[in-house]
Amino acid sequence: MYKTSKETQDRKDAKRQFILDTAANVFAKRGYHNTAVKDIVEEASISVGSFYFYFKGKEELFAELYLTIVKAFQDTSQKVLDIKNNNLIKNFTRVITANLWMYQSKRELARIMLIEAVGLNPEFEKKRSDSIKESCRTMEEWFKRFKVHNPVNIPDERIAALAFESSFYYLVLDWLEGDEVAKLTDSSYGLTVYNLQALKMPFEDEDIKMYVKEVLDELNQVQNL
Amino acid sequence: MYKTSKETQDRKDAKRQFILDTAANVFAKRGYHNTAVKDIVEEASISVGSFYFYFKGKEELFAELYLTIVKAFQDTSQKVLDIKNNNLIKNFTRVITANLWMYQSKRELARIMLIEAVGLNPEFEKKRSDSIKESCRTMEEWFKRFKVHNPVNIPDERIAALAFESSFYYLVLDWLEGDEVAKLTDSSYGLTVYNLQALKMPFEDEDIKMYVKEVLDELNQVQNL
Amino acid sequence: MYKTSKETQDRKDAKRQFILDTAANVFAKRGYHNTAVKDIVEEASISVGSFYFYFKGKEELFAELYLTIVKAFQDTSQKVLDIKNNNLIKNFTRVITANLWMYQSKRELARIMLIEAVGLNPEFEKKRSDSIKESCRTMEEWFKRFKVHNPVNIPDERIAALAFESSFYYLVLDWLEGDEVAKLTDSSYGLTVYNLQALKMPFEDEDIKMYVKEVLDELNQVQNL
Amino acid sequence: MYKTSKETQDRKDAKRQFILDTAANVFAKRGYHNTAVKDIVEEASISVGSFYFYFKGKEELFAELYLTIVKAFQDTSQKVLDIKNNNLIKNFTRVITANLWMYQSKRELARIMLIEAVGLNPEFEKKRSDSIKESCRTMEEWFKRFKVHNPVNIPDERIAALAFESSFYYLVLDWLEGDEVAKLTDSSYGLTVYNLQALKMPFEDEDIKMYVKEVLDELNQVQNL
DNA sequence: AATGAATGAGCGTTCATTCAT
DNA sequence: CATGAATGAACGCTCATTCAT
Repeated sequence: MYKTSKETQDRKDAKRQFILDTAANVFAKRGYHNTAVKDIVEEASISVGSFYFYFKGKEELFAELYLTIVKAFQDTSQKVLDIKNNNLIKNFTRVITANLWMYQSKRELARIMLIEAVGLNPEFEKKRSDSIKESCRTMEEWFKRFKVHNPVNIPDERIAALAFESSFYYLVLDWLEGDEVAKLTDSSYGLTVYNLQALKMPFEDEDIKMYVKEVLDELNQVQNL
Repeated sequence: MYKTSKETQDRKDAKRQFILDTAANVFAKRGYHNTAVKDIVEEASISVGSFYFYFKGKEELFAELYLTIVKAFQDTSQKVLDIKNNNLIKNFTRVITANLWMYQSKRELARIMLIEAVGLNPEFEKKRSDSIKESCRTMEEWFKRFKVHNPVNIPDERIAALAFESSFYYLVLDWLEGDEVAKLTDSSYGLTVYNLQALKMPFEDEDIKMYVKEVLDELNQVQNL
Repeated sequence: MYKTSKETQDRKDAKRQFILDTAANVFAKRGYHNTAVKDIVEEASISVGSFYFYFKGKEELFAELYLTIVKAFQDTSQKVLDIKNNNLIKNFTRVITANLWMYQSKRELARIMLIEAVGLNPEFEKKRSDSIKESCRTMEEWFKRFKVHNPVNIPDERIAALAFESSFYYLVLDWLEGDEVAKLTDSSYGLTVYNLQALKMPFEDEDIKMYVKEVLDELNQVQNL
Repeated sequence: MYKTSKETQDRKDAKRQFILDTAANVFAKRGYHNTAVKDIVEEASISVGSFYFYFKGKEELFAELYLTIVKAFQDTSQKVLDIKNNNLIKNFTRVITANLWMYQSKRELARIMLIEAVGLNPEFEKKRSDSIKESCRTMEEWFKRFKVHNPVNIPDERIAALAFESSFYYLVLDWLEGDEVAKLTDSSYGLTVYNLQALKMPFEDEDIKMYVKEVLDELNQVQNL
């Protein structure tokens, strides 16, 4: 019981997290299949034994990493939702912008989520598919609620949700290929307009621009704390 | 020159193609990294030596497979364009539908293109990125020409092209996960409407449905020949 | 019987020899182990089947090649011996010079004999050892005959023969490493003096130089025919 | 740093050395190309993984082995030089004898150095050529210094050095072919006389025999410690 | 005689994982 | 808790040889 003191536990947690972070960097740089456990432990300056003390194996660590990333994206989306003020256009814009901002501020994680996590093996594809489906289901609900009080035109909410969620894909891929300093959030307005129009939601250009600016300011502030 | 007769060459070509097809199936079923050359040759009932007689190696075969798939999609898109009749709405609908139809009729190839080909290694990512970029560039040109004579609203053609091209992604992914008999082309109308609206192109529901039906009939007829 | 006409047989022999020559070049350039049968047949513009029609296999061909080379060296040595004129110093000089000349004019064969044929496998080492032993035995006989009528000092003819025969080795190796135009025969005088002195045979510098010149003239003349 | 203790390091070094020794035996018995890594690890009763933990690969291990052998020969030559007593004849005899003694007491290494290391590949040939050249250069210097104060006759020191160094070759090769109990050092007197006479250095038979006996006694004593 | 497609044993090497210390 | 030596299944690939045509 001595050894499981809170202090010790904290140290363990910190080391675990450190390994996760290091692994994320290595995976992003070298790719999942080209990364050996040895690469990770060397980068983290720990022993293979330690690695296997904290994690069941390479695949398990990656799975945890992936789920953490997905959760971070979902959490950020949730956080930026202005629920009190039931402004759909505003919230829609905020979510899109927040997502782009996340990709931008966690470049390696974006790479892992969109590239390295794809096609690993059937079991992992299941995990990935589930997380995608969950996002789409959430959006589908949104769209259905949209319809009730708004003059939108969505023949099939499921298709719309799938199309909407994947509309980020090539945009982020393209950005990952390019210069690191390029601002992905600069595409926020364009992407928002594309998707708002796709739903036939009426909006004012100026509003969108304002919403984008607002949420970016908030996010950057939080980050700087 | 005994063996270089046309007949022999034809048999060689056929065998090569057979190996390619077999490999496609195995890759689709087991994934690129989980597929050993041994798996392919066993499935094709040939020897390892034969495999290496026809292909430089596993990676080269996969690359050829990938490029063939990409080309098949591009060719189909081109083929369904009704150039004489300069009806934008119609052509747009036809291209979307043809793409879905292709994914549907070449399920394994779809899986390879969208899942197995992702995150293989930097060189291959370059190939993949290039093929994506080319599709997007073509679409970007379309969008720019749209603007000239049509009441569309596209603040940024590049973003629109990227969003449009990727809008297929989750839809096909979702379909790949499900039952094989499910018809992906049933989503054609929904996806077309989503993207047409995204560009603010005015259209009639009935026209879209008709265009979808037309092109599907054409494609299925060609296939049955 | 038609087909085994002399003409046909000649054509077969010529082709066989052509393959042997081609193989010698390839072996010399790429080394025995780094040369595949495919390399030889490509260089010779024949098919693998033909190769195996004329030769039992790669190893057999190489063995034949090796024995041919050894025989060529022995024959040349025999040919330059001036038997009528029983001048030991002269004949000794002529043999040494002729050997160097052979290495020089058949550079690839030298490489094969001294480098590529070494350490292939136990059976081949036996062949090689036998050919070396034969040369040494011949020389041993010479030395024994020397002793009878000459004021030489050879405590052990076997050792002397082995030392004499191997005295060429590093010299040729060094030459093989260097420029192709360098003349190996320029070392003839030096090597002859070394070995004559080693046997304590009295000689005149000028005679040696003359003998070297003579035999080189003869050899070069024969070659030019 | 548990495992980095001196004791552990010593065990690692010992195992590494054990693998090297085992590999030397296997290479000597089966030849380089006919030896698979599997053969070595089986003989050493270790796993393939262990082999690759201690060595980069088969080729690297062999190169290390070769360089170690070459160094051992050079070191022994150096060690037997009686520098204080500037007796050329004595030192010359001691070096020749020490070399033969080395070949004799390290039979497998001799085989590796003279047979298995030959014709492996161009890079390795460079290594081998370099080590030979170094030995020859050393001997060339000796010969040049000989000339200053001695009545020797060496028209070309380079040729003499090459001839001298290679004079061991067939002698050792012949011994390697024969019975293991045969004494190679019995040829020391004969070989020394051959080379001393080749340089026209005046000497007394009895001195040579004494020098040979002396150095062999020394070497055998050291070995028995 | 000539061809070259077909074979498959065998190779060197990697790396996720274990476990004695 | 930490270490890193040890394991061995599995991989992609080569190439001497065969044989139906």
